[in-house]
Amino acid sequence: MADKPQINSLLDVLSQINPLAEESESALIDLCSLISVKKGQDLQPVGVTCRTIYFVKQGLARIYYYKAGNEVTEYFAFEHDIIVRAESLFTGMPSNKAIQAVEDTVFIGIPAERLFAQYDIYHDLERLFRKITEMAYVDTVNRIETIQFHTAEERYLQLIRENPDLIKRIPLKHIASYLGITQVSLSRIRASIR
Amino acid sequence: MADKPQINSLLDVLSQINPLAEESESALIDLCSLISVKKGQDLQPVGVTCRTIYFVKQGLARIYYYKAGNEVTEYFAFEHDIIVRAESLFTGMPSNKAIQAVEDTVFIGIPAERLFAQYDIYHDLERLFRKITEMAYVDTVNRIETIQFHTAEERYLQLIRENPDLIKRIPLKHIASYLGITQVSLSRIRASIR
DNA sequence: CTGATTATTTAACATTTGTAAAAGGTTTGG
DNA sequence: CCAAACCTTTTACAAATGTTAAATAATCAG
Repeated sequence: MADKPQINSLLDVLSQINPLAEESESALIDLCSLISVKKGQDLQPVGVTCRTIYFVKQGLARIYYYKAGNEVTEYFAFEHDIIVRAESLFTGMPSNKAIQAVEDTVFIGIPAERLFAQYDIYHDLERLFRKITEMAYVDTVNRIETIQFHTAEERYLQLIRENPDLIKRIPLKHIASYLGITQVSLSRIRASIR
Repeated sequence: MADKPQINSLLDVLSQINPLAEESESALIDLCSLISVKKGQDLQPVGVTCRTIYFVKQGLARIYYYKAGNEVTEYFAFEHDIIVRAESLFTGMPSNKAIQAVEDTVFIGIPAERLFAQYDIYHDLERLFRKITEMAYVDTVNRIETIQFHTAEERYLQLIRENPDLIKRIPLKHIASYLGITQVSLSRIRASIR
């Protein structure tokens, strides 16, 4: 069994979700590799099919895409979050979205095809990633409710309440597009609640 | 094996997603039951934990909830769609959302706990529902993109393009809240594109 | 068939958000 | 440390959407 102490943070998080048999964990460890990306660099560019499941070991990343020439941020991943372009990974279609390191970031990458192949052998791996997908799905359903039926101000207040350090680590222009508003609009909101 | 020809439409749809061994299919069939709901009636009320996976055999249903006293429609399910309150089913928390028959509707119900228990025995059942969850997740991710970064008019045009008969079968007030706008606003959009 | 109920549209006005441009701030690399 | 690049705020105006109320239109139950 490969000794990779650098991925302990990943194993800790995963074992909380669904415990793995030793052989399954070992098979998973064999698939993992570390990738370091400098602040502002893309881990994965637009136009490529997503074939890797990433985990943020350290740092901060986002998924973004271009809408009429403007960057739109779809998702932020903090330490110990999983980051994946689901609409590409689960369909095999090229993604129009990119993954970028917002700070200097270290990712743990798991090649999806090789992982999926293990599902036939290690049932608990399939179960683990099934549960991860379910959790991500729930988050996304809840996000729709937030986006659609709260005002921009409510969404901003909720964001800084649930994730206070986000505002210190992420440029406001990214937060604005994540909230579905312009940067000007976000500035106005910030001014009005001061 | 129970003979339940009434659920063939479900089995057809599922076998397209992931084929099942005979015993697995048989175990699934044993779990299924038919539920008929009259137009306008709730299949599942607000406040109850979602413990059943439903399939629309015939008719049309929606998920809705109340926001400041107003009904908000979150999802429509047509014939052969699966309908589930994921944020409740996958967390065990009571749902603040209800499932309602928009027309007289016949559902096929699968009790979730009993299904999940079969996953340990029939691996392919877990795989099937893993894939279903992945597909639903992808749909939801794409829906966020639609909601957040298209105008209400673009969303309406997309909706009637992708689902032309929706407009004939669903009251506009439900479509309006599904699009995240007021009924007045939808009326304006409809007037402007005429 | 008909009155009652429900659904949809229209109007007038208020509020929110967007756009474009400019002015301050802050960060960063040399 | 400084200049360039980038980020954030502000301003003025435009466009989109919300709110309330009333007028039509369509549907439903008896």
